[in-house]
Amino acid sequence: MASKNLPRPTDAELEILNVLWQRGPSTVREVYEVLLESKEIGYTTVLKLMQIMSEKGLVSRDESDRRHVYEAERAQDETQRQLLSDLLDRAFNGSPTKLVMQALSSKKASREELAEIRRMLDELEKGKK
Amino acid sequence: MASKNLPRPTDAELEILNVLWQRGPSTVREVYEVLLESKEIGYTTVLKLMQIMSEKGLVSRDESDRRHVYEAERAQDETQRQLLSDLLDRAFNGSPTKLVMQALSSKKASREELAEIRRMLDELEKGKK
DNA sequence: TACTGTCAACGAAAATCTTCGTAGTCAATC
DNA sequence: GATTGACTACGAAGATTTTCGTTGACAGTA
Repeated sequence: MASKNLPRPTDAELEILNVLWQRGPSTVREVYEVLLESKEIGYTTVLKLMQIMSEKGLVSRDESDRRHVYEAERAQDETQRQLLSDLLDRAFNGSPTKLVMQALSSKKASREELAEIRRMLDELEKGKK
Repeated sequence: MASKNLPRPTDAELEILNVLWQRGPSTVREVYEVLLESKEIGYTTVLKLMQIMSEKGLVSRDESDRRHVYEAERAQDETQRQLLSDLLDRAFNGSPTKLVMQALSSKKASREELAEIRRMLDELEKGKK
């Protein structure tokens, strides 16, 4: 079975994961190219980070080709939930309601988005019946 | 006016802020006592952290008494929004809806809590009219 | 075969975060 | 005024995170 207890990715690691989730399995150079568009960073910096992430288990590595291909080990959804759960404990006393309320109040969601959230609420309440 | 760009508190700093928000202005020893209940930590460690937080502007310090009294500089609500906004950018591509949906799906809120969120949605939609 | 470009590995430096030991200050008490 | 206890300041060590320079391996090409 897959080992579960992956560490919380750091800021720099999360930037790399974002690229991997967007592109799918990628080489270091490909990730590097994408990151270059939004920030200044060295190739070896990205390489080192991805090697560390591989050691941590955050990504898996296919070494069959000389250009190693990296892939996120945990899906974006799972990681998002991990980060939220973590933030919940650290800053919201474990109250998901408070978190959701703050998220809703601070950021403006469009009417359609609000409707979508409302549908989700309906689903949840149905599940509680 | 109050300076605004406070840094994102680290994990250890957030633990201290949680105590300050709960207790109100407190001395190092008071914070230390509370933290001791849930984890092993040295007095000087807490002191040093609070000194650093004071330098960063995360807390203010009243030195009139020999026992310096520390107070959170930013309210809990504001900090929560800061952390959420940060997480939003780093892990949710800036989509608050996705964040809220994940928060709702992963953690079970009670029926009353769901109702509360629904009321908040009503408010928001009213505002959009 | 020698040259050139691309790649991963390694090590190390810099920055930040977390921890605490030691020293010095001050106030109350003996 | 000497001792004791509570407090802050200082400095430093260890851990983690972020950065990148250098090296060596390899593959294609002149």
